[in-house]
Amino acid sequence: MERKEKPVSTPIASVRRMPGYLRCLRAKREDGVEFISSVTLAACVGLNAVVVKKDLALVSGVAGKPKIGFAVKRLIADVERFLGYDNVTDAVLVGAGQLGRTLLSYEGFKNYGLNIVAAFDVNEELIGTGVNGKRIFGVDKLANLVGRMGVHLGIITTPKEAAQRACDLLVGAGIKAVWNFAPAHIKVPDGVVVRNEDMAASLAVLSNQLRNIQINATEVKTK
Amino acid sequence: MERKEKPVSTPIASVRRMPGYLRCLRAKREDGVEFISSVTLAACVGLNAVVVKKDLALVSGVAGKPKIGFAVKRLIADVERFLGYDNVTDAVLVGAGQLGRTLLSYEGFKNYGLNIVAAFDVNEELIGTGVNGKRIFGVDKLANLVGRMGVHLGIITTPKEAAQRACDLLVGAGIKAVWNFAPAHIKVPDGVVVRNEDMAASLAVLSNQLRNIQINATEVKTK
DNA sequence: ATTATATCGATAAAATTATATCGATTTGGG
DNA sequence: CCCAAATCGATATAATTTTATCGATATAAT
Repeated sequence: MERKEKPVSTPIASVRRMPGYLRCLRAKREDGVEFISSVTLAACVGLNAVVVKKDLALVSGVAGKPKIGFAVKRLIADVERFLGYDNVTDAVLVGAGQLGRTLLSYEGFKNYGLNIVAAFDVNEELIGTGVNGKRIFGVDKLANLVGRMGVHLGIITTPKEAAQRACDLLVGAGIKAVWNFAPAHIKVPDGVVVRNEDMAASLAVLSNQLRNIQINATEVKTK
Repeated sequence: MERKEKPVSTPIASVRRMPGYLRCLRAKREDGVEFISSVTLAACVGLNAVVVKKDLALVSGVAGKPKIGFAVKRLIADVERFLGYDNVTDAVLVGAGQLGRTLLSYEGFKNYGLNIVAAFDVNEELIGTGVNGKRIFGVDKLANLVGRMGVHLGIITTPKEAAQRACDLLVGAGIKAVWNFAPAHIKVPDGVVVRNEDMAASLAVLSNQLRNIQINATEVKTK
């Protein structure tokens, strides 16, 4: 029978999980594993097997074989294509403070299809320097470079006070997607997407869960 | 009438949004604003007003006044109490590489009720040094310090190869909550919670949305 | 060749989360 | 004092996401 037709839009939750699958699959490939079942992959990434199966159905044109599973190499290629890693996304970064420089020097992004081509800052002392082979320019150079190189993704690592200004600058230069690490809500016009890397939000969830654990532990003790 | 009784467990999505409300509320307080409506707050954080109302109902014992809204100062206190910011959570950090040192030097955590008390690493060159007044110890000192200080939260900023080892070390020392920045899935025993700060996942969503935008733009053009 | 089993894809059910709508209430202006 | 406007809390509806279950199928063992 035909494979069921794919949903019109990919669930965001599925997209979020893809890099995790990829990490696990790449590790298996390194170990020489040729086939992997959805159950094994689920255990590897710590998820329910049904979720994994559904997600794989989104990316993989080929069906898994019963009793065997999926061909690891083929699956890696499918996930990478699905995530667009086959053609690298260029990005610029605004705010070359400590966090900005940390991202600039992070080598792992190339495994996720991202290439930061340059950074920008207002601090005269930083302008002209570089990190990890990536140069830091004054913000006045941003529009030109972004336009000339056709960059579509911008990363904001400024203090929160400067985040909206940085965003406006990026959008004005033609950026269509913004990855915001500053702890601030930023507004963008239609046709531009924002993703906030909100560490405070993660921390809040974790603290909350920690508190629940501790409350439960206390209740059991006193019971 | 009585306020509706709260749900048995707080929705995770609500917890995630709380720090955003807090940021906005604190900013309003700085500006001397005394009352704020759910509609205004929603606009400030970029969310639907109904979501905001529901979330506020979770934290606030007092009802908002029609036509006026909520008292900002009281609401801040309520959200802070809800998130447990009234008593600071101590944490230790394992892996004092560039990312680890960036977190150590980030002053913003104190606004979110977090205090990193010490860091640990295996690199002899880092041991004995410090960042931002926080000392870096050898990992052999971890269990003792964690036990003695009663720390319950551990932050992992090691390379991915060392993440599971770091986690085991933390859990062995009595840590109950792990905030993992390494790009790896880590396993913990029951009674311990993990939260992965997975930048690759965020990036994947953003890239996906960017691609959708570009596809739509192309379709419109060619239509 | 036959059979037991692991795994698949699909469908159905449940849980979670988001959005829309509505009457009730309080304030501030006429 | 009374009415219009804004906002509240609550309920109902919709969308999304997760989990459970089932028949089908290919492999490996007998």
